[in-house]
Amino acid sequence: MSKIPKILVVDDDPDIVEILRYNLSLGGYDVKSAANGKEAIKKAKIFLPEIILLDVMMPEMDGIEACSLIKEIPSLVNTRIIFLSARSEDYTQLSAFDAGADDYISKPVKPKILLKKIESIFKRLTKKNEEINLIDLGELKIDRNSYLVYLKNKEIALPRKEFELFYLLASKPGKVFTRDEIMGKVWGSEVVVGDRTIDVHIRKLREKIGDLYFKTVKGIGYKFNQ
Amino acid sequence: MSKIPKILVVDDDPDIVEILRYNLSLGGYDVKSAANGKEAIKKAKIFLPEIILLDVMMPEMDGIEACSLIKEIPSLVNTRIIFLSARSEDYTQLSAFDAGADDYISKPVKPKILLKKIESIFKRLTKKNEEINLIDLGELKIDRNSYLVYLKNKEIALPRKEFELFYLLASKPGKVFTRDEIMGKVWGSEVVVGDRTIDVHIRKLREKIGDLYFKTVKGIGYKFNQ
DNA sequence: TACAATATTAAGTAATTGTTAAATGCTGCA
DNA sequence: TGCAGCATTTAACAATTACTTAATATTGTA
Repeated sequence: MSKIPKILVVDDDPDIVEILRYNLSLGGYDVKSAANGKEAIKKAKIFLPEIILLDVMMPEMDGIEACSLIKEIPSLVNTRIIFLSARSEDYTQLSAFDAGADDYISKPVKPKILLKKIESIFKRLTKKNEEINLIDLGELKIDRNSYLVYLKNKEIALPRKEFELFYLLASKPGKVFTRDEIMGKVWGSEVVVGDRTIDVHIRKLREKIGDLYFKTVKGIGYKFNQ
Repeated sequence: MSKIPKILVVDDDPDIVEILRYNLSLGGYDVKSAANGKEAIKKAKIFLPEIILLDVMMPEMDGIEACSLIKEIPSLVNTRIIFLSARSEDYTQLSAFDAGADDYISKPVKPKILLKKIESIFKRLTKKNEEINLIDLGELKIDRNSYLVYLKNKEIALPRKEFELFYLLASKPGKVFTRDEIMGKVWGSEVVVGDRTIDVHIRKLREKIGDLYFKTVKGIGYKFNQ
């Protein structure tokens, strides 16, 4: 994952939100916030964070319920949830983990501990994705296991060459791949095909995935943009 | 088991059903309910839950009788039944276990205890399935010991090669197995057979199990879809 | 502007998989 | 042992899908 990790902070206390936001921003994360469970779900669907910090006690919808609902959302299956709670009572922790929480931090939150935990979760996430051959770009997921692409919850099946090309480009968002590089990695160095073949495949991807993801760099090659 | 565990709650008291449903849903389970024994059996056949929570005292058909009947249904042999009862009298518990109950909880039900029990049952189930070489996908069960497949209550016998192929694909639903992988694991790496052999076996499986379970990924291989 | 690179289409070609029937292989039992 | 019956493989061909090309249009940039 070569993008800035996103974290959604959910707490009804604006002071706590600010403390967390400050520390996480310093840690290099892209932080957004919500004040209750309902708002959290709405924002999470759009923001697609890798991690959600969720307060247990909140008005409208508590953290446990929000967590359960979030775990149901397909585009957020890989999102980890960390609960925050003033009370470190057994009961709360139990329900939290049952609801699908991935970790638990007691208030008051110590920034150092928080950052350590988050860092370790990201490491685990990255490692897991590499193991299962998944490129996870939030609204776009490319799964080499099933040879499927998920775009905003929509499942898209791609033919082999298109998939390989897409996987290559998306493996390094922003990097320009030369035509030679693409030729070598997707077609193999022995194969000889005409000049327009790559263009046609790019075109198919643009049709299926979206025009603005694929940028032509004239004279050089192509790159994938998130 | 890579799916959401299913639980059927059976009680004639709507309040109790709701309490249980709420707690189990938070626990991440897929919950459905029935108000009496008859309804329970009907729904269980379709829903194919891993666990049934069964009230002992019910109108129409009591829990004990329902339990006995459920235990007779082939597609529900692996379903565990937990009895719920207001009375913790010896007599009731005895008949319950005679009827094939797997556990017993006295009312009022404490959510924490309930969830713990259910969790431990699921753990046991999963472990047992692994031990006895059973892939349990709900409406589809694949039993390596008897070389039998159970599809929606129907028993299907498969010849060795077809069975091995099916077992391999179903061991990782969604994953695409390349032809090489299939060849190596089902036929063995030394064996050399023609190109169309795998196709023919897939075709037989499609005939016997169902077309839509087997997806061709052209240029790569095949995958099993639930 | 001019020209080289890329985009776009549709159509042609190649590659892969599906289907069928028949041939072959295997196993248990009389 | 031989044979019946099922399992497995093969072979030939059909169908499908992926891939490439060719012809033409468009774009970006020196």
